[in-house]
Amino acid sequence: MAFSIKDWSHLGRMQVASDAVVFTVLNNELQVLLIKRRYPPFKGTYALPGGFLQQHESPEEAAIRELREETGVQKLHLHQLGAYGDPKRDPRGRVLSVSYIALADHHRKLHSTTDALRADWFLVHNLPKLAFDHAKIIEDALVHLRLEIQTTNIAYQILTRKFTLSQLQKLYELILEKKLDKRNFRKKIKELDLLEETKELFREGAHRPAMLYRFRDREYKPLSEKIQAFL
Amino acid sequence: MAFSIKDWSHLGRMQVASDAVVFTVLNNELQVLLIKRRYPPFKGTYALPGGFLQQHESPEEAAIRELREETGVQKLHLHQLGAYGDPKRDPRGRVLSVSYIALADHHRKLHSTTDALRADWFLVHNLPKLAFDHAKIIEDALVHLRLEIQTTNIAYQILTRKFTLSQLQKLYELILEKKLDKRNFRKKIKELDLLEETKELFREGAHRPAMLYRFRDREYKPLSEKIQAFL
DNA sequence: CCAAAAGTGTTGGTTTTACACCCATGG
DNA sequence: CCATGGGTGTAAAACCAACACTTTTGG
Repeated sequence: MAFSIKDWSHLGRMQVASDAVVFTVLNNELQVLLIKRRYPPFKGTYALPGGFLQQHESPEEAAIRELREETGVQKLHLHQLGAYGDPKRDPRGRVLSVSYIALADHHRKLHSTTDALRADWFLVHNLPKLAFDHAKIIEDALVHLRLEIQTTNIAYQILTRKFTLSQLQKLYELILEKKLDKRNFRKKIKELDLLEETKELFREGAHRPAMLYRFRDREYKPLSEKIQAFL
Repeated sequence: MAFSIKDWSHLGRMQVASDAVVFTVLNNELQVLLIKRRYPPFKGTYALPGGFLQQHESPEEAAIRELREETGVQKLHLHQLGAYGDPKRDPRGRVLSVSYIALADHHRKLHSTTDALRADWFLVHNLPKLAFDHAKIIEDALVHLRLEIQTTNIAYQILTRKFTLSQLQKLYELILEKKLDKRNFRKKIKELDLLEETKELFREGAHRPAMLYRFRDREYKPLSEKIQAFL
């Protein structure tokens, strides 16, 4: 073969990492999962969970592994957001990051580990100072998320298995950052035919109990043709 | 600094490349720009223009440079499509590709160069066998393009500076792969307020001449709020 | 005068929005 | 019995889809 490893020597040394932007709803707020870095660069600063690819890993596999290692969170569905390749984004040298988005329900237990001092949820609109270009990545992830929530059924990934329509509506309102009309919301959701009633009721507080629903399918699907579910 | 270059040695060697999917309309068909590879791997096979990043280049800069070097095409606006990082996608070893989409008007002159035997336009729906995972990349690019043409003003990048409404409609029909109603199309386009009349007429053939239009702004913009311009 | 593409409005159906009251519960 | 969130329908407005004929030209 005319090309071999050594022919690449004139090219810049480069490493590839994966990062994950994991959103949840906790305390009625949209939150994002961050770790406090144990090692330089940016030691002590918060950052997205992520790290370098190992020899035989795809970027997605690396993101899944790093998530598990650094935060204990696993079994999430990741969607690629894009590649971040500015030559100056990492002070160590050339590191390109492939970033992913995921949604988690807030019952996920977080644990700290070797690479991270701690893993915690942060309010999307009140983030600490972040390492690298991670603030920009989260910003992009939010835009992406707003599109996805309206064109796919990803909401199932963030809610518990059974939920009330009010909880679902609240999720949409948090992500879209706008109030939705209760009756119109319910009409639309029911037309989409994604949900089914459980026959159970959810009781809490001094008011009428709410019907619990579940997603018919707990796997990623685009919503059929109807591009815009809510505006 | 606790981490330095040498600490990366346990990680897989990896190289990063950029590829560009350039679309145009030529002979009333949607076409893609491909090069015939001069060197292995896949010597003699068609592939997307692209190549390895140099030391201080961002992936976008590399894509622009490779496009110019391999095809002579320049001054295009690129939009990132995503990263392709399957460990097996390149027989030489680990090569991650960051892929970009661009539109070109068909007057661009193509020239062949050192790395490529030739650069040519190919019908999107009649492509030759392609190197690497480039067939998949083009497929993804088409989906992306269909979304972009409906939510942004990128059409300006593919048409000549002045054009008729019929030419514009044809462009949408080719990308969306469906016929559009002439009157509805014109109504919508005029509402979007992206175009202005030149006072010139375009004459060709034995029929009434058409008014020539131009885009008010020749820079990338999302269409305001109205997510779906055509269905 | 013929063929060919340019140009132009209206209507019916569908979708979206705005809006207000009764219900069931716990305390 | 009261405060709280759950649950429900309708009417007006906006939007979308379907549709046909006249105009201008070159040959």
